[in-house]
Amino acid sequence: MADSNERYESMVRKLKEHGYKLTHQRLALARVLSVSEGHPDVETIFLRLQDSFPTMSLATVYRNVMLFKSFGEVLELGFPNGRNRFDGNKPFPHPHVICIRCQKIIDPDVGSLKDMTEEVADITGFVILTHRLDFFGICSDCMTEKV
Amino acid sequence: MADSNERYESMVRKLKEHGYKLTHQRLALARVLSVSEGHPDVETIFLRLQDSFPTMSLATVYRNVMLFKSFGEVLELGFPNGRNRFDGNKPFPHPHVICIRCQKIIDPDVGSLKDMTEEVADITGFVILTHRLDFFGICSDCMTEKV
DNA sequence: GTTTTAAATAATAATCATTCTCATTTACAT
DNA sequence: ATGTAAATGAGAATGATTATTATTTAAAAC
Ligand SMILES: [Mn+2]
Ligand SMILES: [Mn+2]
Ligand SMILES: [Zn+2]
Ligand SMILES: [Zn+2]
Repeated sequence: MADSNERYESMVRKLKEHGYKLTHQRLALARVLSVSEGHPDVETIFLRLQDSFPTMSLATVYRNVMLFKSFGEVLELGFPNGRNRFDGNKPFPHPHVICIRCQKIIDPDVGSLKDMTEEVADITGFVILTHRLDFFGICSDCMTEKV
Repeated sequence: MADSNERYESMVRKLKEHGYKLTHQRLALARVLSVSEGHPDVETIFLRLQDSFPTMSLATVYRNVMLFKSFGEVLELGFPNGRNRFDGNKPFPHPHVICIRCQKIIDPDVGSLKDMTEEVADITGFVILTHRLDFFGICSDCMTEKV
């Protein structure tokens, strides 16, 4: 994964560059996102911030995660059911492998989709801006689970 | 695209095989799904059924689209914002190209992901059951649009 | 350091696609 | 034709996300 200090500094830099205030809540969120490894959802992020900010609002987490996303500092993985998940380590499109039992999401080390993206653009006439590739299955932990 | 009569017959066969009643609503829905080409959402399907079934409930559309999905007769494309879309022609995982302006969704003719799926299974230890690949961009119609 | 003020936050209401509930209706086996 | 479990229609409930607004605060100006 990316160096978390680098990621943190990058997020703070973006706040400054765009003229946003460096609130305690934002800096703490940047820290949580930069060290996050398991693609947390807002609830998980919210709970991690509870220690340092017992009065923090869930809306503040939503607002600022989306703010960091608008800077390209976090990747949002939207899901139609269940909560959206966030990747603060690799804030660019990349494949994910999702366990349908325990909801674990990991980043596999596989080749990119550059070739297929170009092929799709050629065939369809679309200007392709981004993509999303998810593999759904059952992780080895869940496979060996009894019951 | 697939032959719509074949698709329709396949859907009706699945209803019979699984012992579900052949209600007028289900048969009409099977017809709409089998001829659908633009990945309609439930609202669109609902409106198309209004002509023949003015009293039909939206819940019935949801219920039975999910029933056909459980038979593997329709592919659901879930979206975290906006409505889910359905493909009754190719009810198996395949790539999609989505226009972020007009929400058009098309099926591009590209090679499969079989190789990458195997690679991911090897690397992660997951048992991969399905996948989802979306390319997001702007279609040529929207690109040439003024304003 | 104090003051000023636009931006940010906390709390909570609103949204909206989807699912659930239940009274009524219907497919279909007998 | 009748009986019965399944299906439908109508509308309430759900739940993640977004919007609203009064209060607080970061940081610029003095
Ligand atoms: Mn990731
Ligand atoms: Mn399709
Ligand atoms: Zn698992
Ligand atoms: Zn378009």
